[in-house]
Amino acid sequence: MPTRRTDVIDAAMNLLDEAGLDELSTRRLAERLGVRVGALYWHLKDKDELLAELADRIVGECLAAADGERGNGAAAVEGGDRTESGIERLAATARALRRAMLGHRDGARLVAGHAVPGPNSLLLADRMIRTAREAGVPLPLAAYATDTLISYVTGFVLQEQRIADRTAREPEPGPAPALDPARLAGLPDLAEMLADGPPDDETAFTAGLGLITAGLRRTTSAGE
Amino acid sequence: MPTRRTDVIDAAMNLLDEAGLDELSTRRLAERLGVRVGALYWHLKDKDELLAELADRIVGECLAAADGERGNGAAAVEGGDRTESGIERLAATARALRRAMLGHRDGARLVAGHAVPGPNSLLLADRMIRTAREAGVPLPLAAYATDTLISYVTGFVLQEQRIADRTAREPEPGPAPALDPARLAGLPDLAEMLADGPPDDETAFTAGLGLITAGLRRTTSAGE
DNA sequence: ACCTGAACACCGTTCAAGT
DNA sequence: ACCTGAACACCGTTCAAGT
Repeated sequence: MPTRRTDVIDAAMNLLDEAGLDELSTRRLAERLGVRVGALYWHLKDKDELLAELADRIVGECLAAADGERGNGAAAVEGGDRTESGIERLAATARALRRAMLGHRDGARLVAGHAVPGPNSLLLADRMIRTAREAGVPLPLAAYATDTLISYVTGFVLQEQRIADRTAREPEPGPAPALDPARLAGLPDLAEMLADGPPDDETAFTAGLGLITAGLRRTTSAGE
Repeated sequence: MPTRRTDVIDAAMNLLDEAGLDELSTRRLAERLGVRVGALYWHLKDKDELLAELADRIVGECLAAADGERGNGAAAVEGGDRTESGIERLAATARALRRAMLGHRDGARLVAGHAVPGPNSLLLADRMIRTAREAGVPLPLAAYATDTLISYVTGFVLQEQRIADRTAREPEPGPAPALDPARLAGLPDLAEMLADGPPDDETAFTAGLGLITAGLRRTTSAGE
């Protein structure tokens, strides 16, 4: 039976996860589909369109995750401090975006790397702005905060995946390249920080997210 | 006279600014140096090493800019609220990093895109951690805040340069692709935000930076 | 509608050999 | 020390022609 567009994208996603973005070539993809390279161009305008589709799927997984959470009745759905739980919902979306990106090799590079935002990216932005407003953040700021969170998450995961996802080619399972101690000469503060190993990604991400949400609370409820 | 390593890197930086990262090929670079492709490999291990060098130069420009500012005697050097001006110095460094990235085509993509941090990246991190500590932020948080700021700036400029730098090939000087209004159907909050044109990058960046620094102040001086 | 065959214009990298 | 010539193993994309 013939290949459909979604088959091509599915196969591309698998290839991405197995081999990484740098190894995702049209020829390898065609081979995996049992087809010649040229055939791909019947389904796709060009490679960029394919990558944009993959990127938007990843963002879509973040939206789906958020919808899933809505099912589990959280403790305080009604009443209580609406502001607190509202900003917490915004933070939860940011965490979901990170999880979605981490769920695919080079996920952040893929999402960050394409010009036109896909439908899911627009949906995510719209939702986050709405969530912020519901939490009591007025309009221009609600959008800026959304932008800030997305930039932060993207930048963070980009860094997070840089080492792990790109070099995971060779079979040497060495724990981590760490950082040559010799390079820390003359960098006392950085050295002190890295003294007991590199900080945990989870902790660092949570800390940054905490800073942004704290700033948002402070900026919003000026009187308090 | 023979080509030196720095000549190669200089030429690569020029080519980057004129043509963008996607057009920066070893063959084009060799042509520009009046040399055959293979000759480059006497000066460089591979293309990745070249890109890492470019990235670290860009970060270096940010450090130089900060040093320059130190010359201009700021209002309150001594005494006064050390905490306030201290965190402001951290924000100034973040702004300088953005300026340095914006100073080169695809600057953010280049800086974000390479695994091992160069010497200037390490220097920047060390300085920012120290600045935060001098502003009264205790150690683990000082490092997390630095990380947060760098992730934010990178993510932000990546987005900022996505449209402008990559498509600036065709001579159609159309103002901006904007966003197809039809795509905003069902996205009321996003539509409302974009009602009077896309928000200014400068304002958006400042707002995000303000959120992070406000959060840092709030988290640091817990008692106040 | 979906694919092949074959070509085009590119890549990054290596390496013997030249000077 | 620095470079040429030539090759190798790849790319993304196009397009007539087939079924």
